[in-house]
Amino acid sequence: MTKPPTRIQKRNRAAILTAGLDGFSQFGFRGSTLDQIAAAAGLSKPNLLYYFPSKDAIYTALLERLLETWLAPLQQMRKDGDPVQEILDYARRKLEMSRDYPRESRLFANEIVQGAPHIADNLSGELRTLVDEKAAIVREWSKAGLIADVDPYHLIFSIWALTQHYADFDVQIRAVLGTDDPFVGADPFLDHVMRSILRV
Amino acid sequence: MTKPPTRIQKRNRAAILTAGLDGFSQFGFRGSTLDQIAAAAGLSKPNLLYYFPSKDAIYTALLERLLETWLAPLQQMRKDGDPVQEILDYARRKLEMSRDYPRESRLFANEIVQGAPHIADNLSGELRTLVDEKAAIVREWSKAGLIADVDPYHLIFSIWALTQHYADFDVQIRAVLGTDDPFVGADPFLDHVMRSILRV
DNA sequence: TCTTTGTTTGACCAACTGGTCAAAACAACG
DNA sequence: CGTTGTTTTGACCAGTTGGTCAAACAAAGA
Repeated sequence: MTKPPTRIQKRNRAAILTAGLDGFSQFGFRGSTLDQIAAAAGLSKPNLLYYFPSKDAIYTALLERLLETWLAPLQQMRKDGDPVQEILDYARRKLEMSRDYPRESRLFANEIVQGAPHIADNLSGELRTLVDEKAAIVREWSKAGLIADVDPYHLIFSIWALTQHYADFDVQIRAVLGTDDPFVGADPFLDHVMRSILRV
Repeated sequence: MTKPPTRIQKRNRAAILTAGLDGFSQFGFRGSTLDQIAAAAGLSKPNLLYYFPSKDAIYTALLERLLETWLAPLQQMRKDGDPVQEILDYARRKLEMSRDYPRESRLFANEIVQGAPHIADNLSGELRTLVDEKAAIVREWSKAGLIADVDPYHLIFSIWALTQHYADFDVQIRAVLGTDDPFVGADPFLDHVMRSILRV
């Protein structure tokens, strides 16, 4: 019996989520304030709280939306494809997410570094199930001699690490590289890394 | 003309830094409170402020102490050693730091993810100089055909990513792996990765 | 037009924040 | 013991925080 959202509701909810993503991804949950988020969304604080009941609700809504898109790249990995190509494609999709959604990556990083208080269940539930499933596929590929004999879990971790690093540690990387776009070099390097470690 | 610190000063300063490291590494700068740090250090808040003039001073002291130990593993890389072994050793030292100093790693991660407001100068100064220097060495090794032709900067980034990930994303990794110690598998995997990508 | 529903706001609040201060308690040493 | 310098604390403060509320304001349909 929930009514469909009005035009104004859609616009304001979206503005709040965008402003919240900006804030939370940069300053973390405790480091962001409702005043700041409201201002960035072009609303007064009470007005913001008319659309979301609390600061926590904004944060939770963002995390939920994030988790969907976050697992998608791994879900797309198919056991009946070419092993090396499947893993390479997964790594490339993850790198693209770091390039195109750095705020989401940092939001996730913030949440995990702080002990994942809001999504602990998801990590040991949905995420773990998915990783177990894909790790089994990778293990089969190894056994069949189609790729090198690598630990499938650490292989997946390494893809997370190598790709998310470019979004999460962006300032550090740009400080070292200067003005160059890090992703220009990251893409072929990642390709080389994945091909090398998978080569039988 | 600075007097040597008393026994009590040493003890309390150390306790404050430890408590601050615990807090800041988990909740970030804004997410930690003086009350909480003081309690963890076994002091009252005014007492804590007798040893450090402000919250910022504690945080800055921690970051300075951290940066020293943080750059050390890379500084130890020698151009007259065996190339593969030098890079392998560097990666192993970094992995050990993730295992033995996870709080320091998370403190650093927090600072960088939030845009490195306190250490931006250091990144584009001392760090960049050091990385430039070591990258030049790696490039020489590549040119001499001693290791594969890889981008030296992204090689160093990949070592940062692959090792720090185990400390920074600890909860996620443990959620996926269960009770197993992640470092048992991480060590040989990292060895395999580095050897593979460097092989000519 | 009036009425109903959805939207926005100013004023407000209690809890918490980083930080101050004077005075008290303590330790060290002659 | 007394004196001197160090350490600790309770009381306090101004600013900020997340959140409330009643009332004002707009939209839209009848």
